[in-house]
Amino acid sequence: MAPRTNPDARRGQLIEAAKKVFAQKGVVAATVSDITEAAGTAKGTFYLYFPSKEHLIDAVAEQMTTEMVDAAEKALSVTGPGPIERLVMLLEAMIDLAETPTGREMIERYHKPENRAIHDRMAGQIIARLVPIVRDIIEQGIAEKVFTVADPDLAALFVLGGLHALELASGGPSSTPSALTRAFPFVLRTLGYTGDLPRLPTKA
Amino acid sequence: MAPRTNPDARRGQLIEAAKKVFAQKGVVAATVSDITEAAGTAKGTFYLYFPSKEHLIDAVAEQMTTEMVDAAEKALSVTGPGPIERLVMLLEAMIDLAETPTGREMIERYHKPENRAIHDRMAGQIIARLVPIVRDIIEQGIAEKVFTVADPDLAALFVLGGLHALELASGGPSSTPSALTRAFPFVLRTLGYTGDLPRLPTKA
Amino acid sequence: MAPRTNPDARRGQLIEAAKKVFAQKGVVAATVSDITEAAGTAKGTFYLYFPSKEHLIDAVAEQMTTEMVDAAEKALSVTGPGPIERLVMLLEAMIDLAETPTGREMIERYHKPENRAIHDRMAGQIIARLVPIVRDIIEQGIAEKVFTVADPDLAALFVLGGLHALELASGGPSSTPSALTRAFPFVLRTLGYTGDLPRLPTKA
Amino acid sequence: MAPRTNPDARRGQLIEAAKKVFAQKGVVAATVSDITEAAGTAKGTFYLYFPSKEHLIDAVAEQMTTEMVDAAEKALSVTGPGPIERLVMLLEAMIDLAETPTGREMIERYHKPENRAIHDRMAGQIIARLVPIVRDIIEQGIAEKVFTVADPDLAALFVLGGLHALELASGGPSSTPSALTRAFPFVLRTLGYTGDLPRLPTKA
DNA sequence: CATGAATGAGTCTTCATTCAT
DNA sequence: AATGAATGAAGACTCATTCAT
Repeated sequence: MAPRTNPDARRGQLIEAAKKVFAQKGVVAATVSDITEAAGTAKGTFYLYFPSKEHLIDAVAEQMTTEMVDAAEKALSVTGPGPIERLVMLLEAMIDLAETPTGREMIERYHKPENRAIHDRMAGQIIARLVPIVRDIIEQGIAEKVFTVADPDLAALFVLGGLHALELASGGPSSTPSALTRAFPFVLRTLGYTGDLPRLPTKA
Repeated sequence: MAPRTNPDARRGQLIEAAKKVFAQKGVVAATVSDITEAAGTAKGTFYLYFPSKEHLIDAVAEQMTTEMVDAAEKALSVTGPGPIERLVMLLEAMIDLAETPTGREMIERYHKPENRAIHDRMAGQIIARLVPIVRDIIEQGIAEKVFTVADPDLAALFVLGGLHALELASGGPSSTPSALTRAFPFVLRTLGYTGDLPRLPTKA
Repeated sequence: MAPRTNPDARRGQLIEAAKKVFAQKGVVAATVSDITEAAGTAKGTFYLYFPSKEHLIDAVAEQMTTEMVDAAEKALSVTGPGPIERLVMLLEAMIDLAETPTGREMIERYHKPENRAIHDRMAGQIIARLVPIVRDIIEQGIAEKVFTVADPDLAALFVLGGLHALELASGGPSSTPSALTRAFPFVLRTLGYTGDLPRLPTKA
Repeated sequence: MAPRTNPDARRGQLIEAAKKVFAQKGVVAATVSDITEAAGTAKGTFYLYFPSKEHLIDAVAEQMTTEMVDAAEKALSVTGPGPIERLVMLLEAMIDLAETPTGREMIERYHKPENRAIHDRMAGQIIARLVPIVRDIIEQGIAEKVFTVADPDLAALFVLGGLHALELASGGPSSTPSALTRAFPFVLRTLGYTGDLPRLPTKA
């Protein structure tokens, strides 16, 4: 029997293993055996932590969104850059997630009609956590006189909602990055920005 | 028995059906039954035209590369645009392919070590067909005095080889578009271009 | 590959094998492997004829009810015995089914709340086929002056409905035979019989 | 840790829980988890009291036979009824057991060839405990001049052995009650009874 | 004594592939 | 050529059993 790892750690262990295997073989082709093997546990153990492979996939998705939001938060907490640069950083963080192999499969998965509910729930969580960040950026922009916005909170919600809608409308992950990129001018205009367009994240 | 379609058409029929099903369910999740059903043939018929599902996947990949090259050729045959624009168009055509859902799965698939052989063969075919096109562009550039190249054919091969290497080095489809985009300045420099960088295809 | 048995026969082959295995190991303990092995087919073949083990169980149940009704019909078609005797024969046929090992497990199975729908459907079929038989018996009884009934058809339905209700109320297969037996006097009284109670089917 | 129930009571607690679960889900479908949950203990605790699920089943069987014999003893100890009535009561007690859902599954179980040994052992125990009871009845019958038997003890053994044989010969639990019922006249004849047949336990 | 996390053999089910028709 | 019934390897999931705490 295994050394009875910290009861809490096991779950993360399996998720981590899953992310590796997913990236390697794809979400569909990855077997539960592959994952438990990579995690160093028995197959049965898997079902102590997840009721099904489907749930594991959801957990990975959730973990990835959390990671993304965390990364975004961390990047943005750096003082120094102006609001435009921070917005670009935010966009880049979002795109980064969408460009991970697993990330793309996830998006594709959640774009299928039968998973709409989950998609919306995930998006909801992301937006909820991003709103304060965006509001913060907007407030900085107002202070620096580059943005003109009456209600920063409302504007943040509006902007994120708009991006979400764009993402939803896009036919799948392939167009997600470009949709986000193309939406950037709209975002700036929404915030009352009148200067030149910044260098877009050409990386994606 | 089926209406005995043109013996040659059957194959294409199956490939076409496969592309649809692949786009919808993913390459792994698509079953041979799905495909034959979509093609309107019996399951057994499939194996008259393809020795295995794996071979079908290869055929689809090949067909897609052909399509891409054809599209590129057609786009580039239009007279009018200058050599830089035509190069951008070429890059865009390549990226377009990489951004198709199936296209990405294909690339991902062929990036796995065990499929290296096929990948190289495919890339070889693409390069072989692209060389004349690129040489043509280079020659146009030379005529218009924007490029300075001694051996256009060699330059074409070198440039495509460089792009291929970059694509190979990238860890998967997610980074493929960006790799291509980032390589563009190198391409121009290789051809002796000294002007400003053109607007990159921000779409991807 | 197998000699491609008559496409229709395969299903019956599997049902027959299932009945044997069910009787031997019980419905739950019987594995699909057991059944296909007994039927002499591959495991996969099973799923060409039944979408799931659950459906096979239903099919066996249906086949058994049909068998029972057929047996009852045949037995009752014999001329000679009076109506009371024929009623007893009918009861015996019903009890016979309930007393088969598989029969009892089936009843038990369909007595569980989640299978109520199937139970009712099965019972409905049985009743539908039994009504004409019972009506026939009743009409004979009327002719022989042992029964006094205005509407034989209605009486048949009523009697069978009553038996069904009793069976339903019983907590499971164990009490089914006894419930049927105890209900017999009620049946006779319903039909206006005033003579002595006949020898009950002591067999069960 | 549990409130540390009386160390001895735990076993009975588990057996009792098992009987409930067995009656509800069947012996095969019942899981050890179901049982420990119903008993309010941890899964591991189960194996402190039983080496395997198989042994638990045996224990339940044994407990049930004991219950039956106890019930029979108690019923028969009541003074008043004549020997015939008491014999009927005995038969009824035996049938009652056989008609319990779990009872039938148990019988079915022990009728399978591989469990013959256990079956014989159980039957032996039952017979051993029943012999004195039956002898008692026989002696009462002799005193009341309804039976004519030289060696009551031998007759009791013979009679129970005969019933056992009949039960064994029957193909499973379904025919057990009827076998017992049909054997009753033999029993009476064995004991030298010449009167009318008593009302049989029509209940089963 | 008691616990419940861990294990892996075994079950149902799917699907790529074969082959008699 | 075309068909689709038959096959069996492989995958998701269950559960009796073990053992570190």
